Amino acid sequence: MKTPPRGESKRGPRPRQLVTLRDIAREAGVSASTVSRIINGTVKVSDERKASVEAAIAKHDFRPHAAARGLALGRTFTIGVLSQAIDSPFYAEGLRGVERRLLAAGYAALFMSGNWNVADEQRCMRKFIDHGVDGIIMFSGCLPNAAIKDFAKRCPIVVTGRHLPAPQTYSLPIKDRLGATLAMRHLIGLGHRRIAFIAGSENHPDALERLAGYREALQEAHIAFEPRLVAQGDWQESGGLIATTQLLESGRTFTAAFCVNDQTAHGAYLALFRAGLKVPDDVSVVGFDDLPSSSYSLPPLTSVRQSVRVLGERAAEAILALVCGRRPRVEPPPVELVVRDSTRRL
Amino acid sequence: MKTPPRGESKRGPRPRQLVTLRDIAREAGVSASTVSRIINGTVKVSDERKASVEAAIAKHDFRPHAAARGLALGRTFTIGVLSQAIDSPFYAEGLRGVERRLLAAGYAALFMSGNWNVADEQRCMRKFIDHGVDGIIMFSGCLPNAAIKDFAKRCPIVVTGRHLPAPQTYSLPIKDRLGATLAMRHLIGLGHRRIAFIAGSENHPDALERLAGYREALQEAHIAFEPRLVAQGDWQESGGLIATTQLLESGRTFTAAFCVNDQTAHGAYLALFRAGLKVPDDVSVVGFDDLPSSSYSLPPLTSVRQSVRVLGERAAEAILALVCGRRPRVEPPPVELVVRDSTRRL
DNA sequence: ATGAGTTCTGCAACCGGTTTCACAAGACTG
DNA sequence: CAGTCTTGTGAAACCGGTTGCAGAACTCAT
Repeated sequence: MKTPPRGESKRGPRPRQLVTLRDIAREAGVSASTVSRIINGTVKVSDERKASVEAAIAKHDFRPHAAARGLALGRTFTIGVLSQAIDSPFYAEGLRGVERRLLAAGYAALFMSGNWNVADEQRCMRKFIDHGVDGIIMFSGCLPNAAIKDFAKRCPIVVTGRHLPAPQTYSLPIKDRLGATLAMRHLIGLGHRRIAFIAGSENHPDALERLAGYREALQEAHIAFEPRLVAQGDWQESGGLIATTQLLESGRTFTAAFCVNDQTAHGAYLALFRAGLKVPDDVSVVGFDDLPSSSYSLPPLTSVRQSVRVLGERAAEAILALVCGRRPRVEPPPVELVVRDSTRRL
Repeated sequence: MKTPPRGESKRGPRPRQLVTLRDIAREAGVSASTVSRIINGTVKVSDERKASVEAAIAKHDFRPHAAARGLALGRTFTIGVLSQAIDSPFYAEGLRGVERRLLAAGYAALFMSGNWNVADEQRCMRKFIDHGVDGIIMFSGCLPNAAIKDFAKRCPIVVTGRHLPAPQTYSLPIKDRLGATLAMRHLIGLGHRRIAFIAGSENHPDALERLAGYREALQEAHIAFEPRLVAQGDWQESGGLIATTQLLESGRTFTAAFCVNDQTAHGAYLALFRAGLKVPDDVSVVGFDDLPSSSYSLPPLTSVRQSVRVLGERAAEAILALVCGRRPRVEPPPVELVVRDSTRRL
């Protein structure tokens, strides 16, 4: 008598599911457990009941309540995906790959952008945890490894663009250095010796690795490294434009430019265009990432390709494996040079 | 005696939350209700208890279980966002806008791609419902209005690019026709009379509206509409390339081309480039959408701008209003022409 | 016909927060 | 100083699926 029998008290303003599993059970004249078993196919149920339950489900277009199921199952079938900016063509392609694989496996993706800064990334990661994702995919961010390991205690994490051995974690490194040497060997093979490098943002690991590849290839060909042929960009078109413009205005001469990524190359294109220089007649240009738009730039851009889409697909496969307690067995996609019309023999 | 007292039976392999609200309650020497009230700030709690509870929360870095809370609250703080392709530069910008506003309001976004086909869109919508989203934002898809109204019975929907008055629904139309006439008046004002139109995919409502605007502007200037100056594209670079190439090869002459969107214009650029024609010296080109990359094309592209990013932000505001039971009060962003270097006086 | 071995099925106990309600204790009235 | 009005708090009933366990029903040998 301490509490009145439930049902008497007035309902709060809380939204409720129209039709519940128990409603279906009542209508079909079976127990709730049976309905659940039919929906999930966990154990065999007599054809007769199955039919009547399925009829009731169809009649009301019943869909199990996601949160309730998530609570009971302990999983939400949701994966958090952290990129730096959802509207960056580079990450967008990766997200696309992730989306495809996850969807096929019945998972949905929660996308958030880290905006190239630690605080935002941290915030996104907490949000993911708070939303109860089953796993997280990180596209190479700037979060320190220690922080990642810490998050990995709460849910499995796949990270691209770095090597991070830790429990509940899997990494898919990007072959920056190899890609950069491919690009450089191509230019050097065409007879270029004064090759500018339009760099990415300072201290960014991928940017540094690509610079290292640039230097490695120079050394390999016995060409002296000239620091003044390296200009600082920011991975974006604007950075490539400014860096290349400054390089040109400073009077430095070069016959080719290797850009840290395609967006930078597009900026460089505009700088050269404004200076009245033609690609590839006056300057050869090579990019990195092979964005879809690069085959439509004028002229179509020669670029290093390590398919980000495939990288995304592999990352998705890896996280699905981790979520299911299996050890992932996937490799980062291969690196190759796609030669188009922006490079020519000197 | 029918069932053994709980706790005896062995635990299943089901994953469990490390620390629950009741653990915190026990540790702080209060009841679960009190902890919940402190976390949500729903009612005042004595400072003393508050402190000890907060200490316990901090000690274990406790985070409430999302599914449990979602079940009790009846909301998941998740919004489904349907676009056609997450890696399309057009939609990506919209998604970015959505993401910003939602994040600020404590919501997360579930993104899915409809791939320009009804079946996939339908599938995505069902997935959203199954995941228990609190609302859905649709970027102009091909789902029939009736289907949308049907989904709107289950959760509020904001749709861009169409006009759809229905309960639990809000629409943000895109001013296709107005934008198209702006572009055309600009070209006509520069003295162009033979203006090609590189269209979008057949039957697409936005494509048709833009075509209508093209015709309207011609009529306004007393220029006869010539069907053979209209070529069918597909909203993508490839379609623009093919359509423009065919137009050129068929010997049709034109001094300007209005493209249904910027991606199509980029394809047209390449076709003109290959044909040895220069923009804008030989042909003036105008696009639609003003993608970020269009200011870096060669030459920078004149385009109609109705900020998709802002459209996304407004859509997010609208869905938040609907979710909270308020009537949205937002307008689609304004349309304007951004003149760059791809058009010139005849 | 009887006992053992299979299926199926339902009850009730979870999953982990939120919230109603009752009640105790303290703050005000008159 | 009794009587009403706050306040703060905990017990227990939700939210809506899932699942371990026990027992019913139905097989098949013996």
